Amino acid sequence: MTDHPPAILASQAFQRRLLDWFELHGRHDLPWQQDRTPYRVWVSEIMLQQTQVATVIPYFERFMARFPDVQALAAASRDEVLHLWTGLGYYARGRNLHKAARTVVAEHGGEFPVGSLEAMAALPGIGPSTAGAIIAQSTGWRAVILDGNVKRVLARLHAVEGWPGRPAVERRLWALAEHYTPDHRVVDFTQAMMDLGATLCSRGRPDCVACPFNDACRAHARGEQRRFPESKPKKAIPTRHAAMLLLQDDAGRVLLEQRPASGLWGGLWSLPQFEDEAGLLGWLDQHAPRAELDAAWSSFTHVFSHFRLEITPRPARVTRLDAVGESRRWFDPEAPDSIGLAAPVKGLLESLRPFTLSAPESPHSDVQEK
DNA sequence: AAGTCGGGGGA
DNA sequence: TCCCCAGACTT
Repeated sequence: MTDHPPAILASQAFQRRLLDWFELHGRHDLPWQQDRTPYRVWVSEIMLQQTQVATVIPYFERFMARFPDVQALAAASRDEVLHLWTGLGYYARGRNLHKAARTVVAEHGGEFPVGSLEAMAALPGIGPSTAGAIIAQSTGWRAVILDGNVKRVLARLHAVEGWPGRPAVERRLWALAEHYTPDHRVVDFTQAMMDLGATLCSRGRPDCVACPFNDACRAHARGEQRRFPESKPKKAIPTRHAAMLLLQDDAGRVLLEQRPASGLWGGLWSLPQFEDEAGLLGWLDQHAPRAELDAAWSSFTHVFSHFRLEITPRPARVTRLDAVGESRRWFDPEAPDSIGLAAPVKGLLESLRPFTLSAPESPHSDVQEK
């Protein structure tokens, strides 16, 4: 047969079972579930894109403490926004968040256009699923979401073949999500779908015994729940090399360069980076011919989703460097200021600090001396 | 339609 | 180690 039969469960029956499950087993105490303003929901949804809840929570709390409303965020500098984003990844999210805040203030009078899915999705960083999530969660109006959790639940329930990254598969999943989404209790419904996918219908070890849909789930009926949704066809990822110049002046400050606004680590500060040692030496020869080179540090690898970057830090010292230029600056590792740093660079700069500085404000030190 | 963006966590 | 995760954007 070429056609899927209609829904296994009537839409209303699905909703009733899901909401009953949610009352008992769903998550009701996440930080963004309190005071569900469009602003708070929006920030949480952006942070949660491709990022798990446990990772997001501390970032969300810090962000709200510093930027309690969209006006505060719009008034902030991009550097400060990216500083609070450092370590969370996908930095375009942080840039888009900042840009969208300014758009909301400048063009929407400081209020999110939650009455219009199209207007929400027109804001940078908000796609179709996030737009639906913000509307549903902050207003309770009917809106359809399709994130990774919902995709997994629906792909299993209906045994939808194919990788969800393929447009045909995604269209099918959108249609299913549209079919099951109710007119009422949409806040709970959307949260329940995500909770079901994140906990019970998890990727690795779905707990089908406890699932309210185990009598209707086609993947479970076949004993193939682990096979859905199909995973992305894999490709070997290449390794690239980078020489990073760790140039310190006699005060111990380190020369940083700002990355181009778009692309890898866009807008973040990093070390001057070269394809190889020759490039690094050539740059030094031109910009700081009197610098004293030290031996290269041992290389380490930073892994991205589509390539590995083998980084070789090359320390050098200089007493004075003129004409630092527009997109360069000196950075004091012992008095770090609020800028966005590329993750491996942040680690390198922290390793420059002596162990015995004054006690850090947050008690998170791994290895305490003594 | 395919490629790009990242760090963390689980298995 | 490998794979994936509350996707969106660019080409």
